Amino acid sequence: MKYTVSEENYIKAIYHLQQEAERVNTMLLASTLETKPASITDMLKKLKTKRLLDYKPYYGFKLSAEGNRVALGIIRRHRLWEFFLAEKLKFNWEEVHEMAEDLEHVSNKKLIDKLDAFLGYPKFDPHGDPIPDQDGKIQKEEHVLLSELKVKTQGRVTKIKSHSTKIMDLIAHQQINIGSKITVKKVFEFDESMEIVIDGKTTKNISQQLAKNIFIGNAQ
Amino acid sequence: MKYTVSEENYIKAIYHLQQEAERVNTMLLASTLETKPASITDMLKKLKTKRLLDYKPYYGFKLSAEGNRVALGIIRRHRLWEFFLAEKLKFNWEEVHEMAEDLEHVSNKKLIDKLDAFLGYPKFDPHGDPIPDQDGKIQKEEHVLLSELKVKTQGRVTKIKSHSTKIMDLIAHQQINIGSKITVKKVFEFDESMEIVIDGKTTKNISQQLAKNIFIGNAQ
DNA sequence: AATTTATTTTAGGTTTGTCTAAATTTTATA
DNA sequence: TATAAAATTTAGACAAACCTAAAATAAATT
Repeated sequence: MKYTVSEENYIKAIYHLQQEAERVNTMLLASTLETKPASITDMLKKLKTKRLLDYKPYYGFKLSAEGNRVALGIIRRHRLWEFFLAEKLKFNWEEVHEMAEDLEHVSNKKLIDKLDAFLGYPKFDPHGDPIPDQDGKIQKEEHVLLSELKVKTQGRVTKIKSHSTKIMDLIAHQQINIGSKITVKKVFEFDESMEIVIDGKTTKNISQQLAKNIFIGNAQ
Repeated sequence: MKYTVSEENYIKAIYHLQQEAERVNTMLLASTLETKPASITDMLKKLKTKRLLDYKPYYGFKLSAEGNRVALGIIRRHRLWEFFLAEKLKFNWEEVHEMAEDLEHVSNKKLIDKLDAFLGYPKFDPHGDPIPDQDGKIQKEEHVLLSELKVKTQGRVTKIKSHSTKIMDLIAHQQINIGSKITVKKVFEFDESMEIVIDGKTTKNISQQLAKNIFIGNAQ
């Protein structure tokens, strides 16, 4: 089954919101997709008739099993392209997301599977998010927030919580990358800011707010 | 300026038709795009207001200088993706065209220029068609039909005239590829069929009809 | 040159995905 | 629990890109 760009964007948005909150509502979806609630209702009805969504008017909605499957396919495409852009075309990993938003809708299965092979079947994208395989299987991420690490412990950056430009800007400036090895040197009680060493070389001070957006974990 | 997928498909089709015949008409465009003449007229008016087309009702139309520039951008994207699919993802060069039809509409300039660099600034796509550079410049092709080669002369396959599946099927079977070195061993007067050697190894007999669809030239 | 035929355009309709404004239903609050 | 507020849906409209049928124009033929 093929879906329109718009349908795919709705499915993907619902999927992502469901990872945070079990029940997603019209208002929330409208604000993330930057459309009006009336437009959401229209699309919900359409997705329901296509059996991608369990939906009862006024009672809320969530993706059906099939909807989930479709969402994982879109996310697979998105993250494989992100990986390609960062790894092969040498884009900074802050700039790949937007381009992947377009590429993800090119959905020829053979193309995506060959791309996957070409990239060496990567398990995580440049942001540290897991890439679903051909069957939609995702390798579980196990990570803690940098803010929760104790002094003298260390680990690798696997993921950044938010991809907002404000955060990406600061993180790039601090030279923190996915894969960077981070050692916590000190935590200051006053503001919970920390002194860290990146890749055994550079020493930096970062705020608690920032540390709460950096995941340390098992990805690679 | 950004254009819709539909606008781009019209611009591209007009460009290609203009390479063959100086004046393109509504009927011809309708049949190549598999739409109705009335739909063509609608789009012609739209492209005219966007200054991509010189168009006088009933008098015909052709791409403006700007329309040509846009067309070359689309063709550049299409052929770079074709090259990527064949060269990096190892698709047979017969199957890349269709996928490139989707990818060509992803038009982020920085992405395309980085892709170009990644591929090593190729001048010709897997079909032997020239790839416009960033400024829309095309390297001129100089080639002759294999059917016109004399006995004992040789050259490299640079392009296949038609991309119909019937021809592609035969060409693939005969193991003739873009870049193959071909030496003409004999030409039989009876039916103008020829005996050729491919890459100094395999000897094959091919019909005149086939030889008239294979270009030998300067590409590479 | 008049008439037939072919081409092109116009007029008006459809679907997709959006919108605004109004109506309905649910949730929160006094 | 009655009422106010918030969320959701419905109704009706619009632009893009297509369609069919009819009208207008150009080209071909007798």
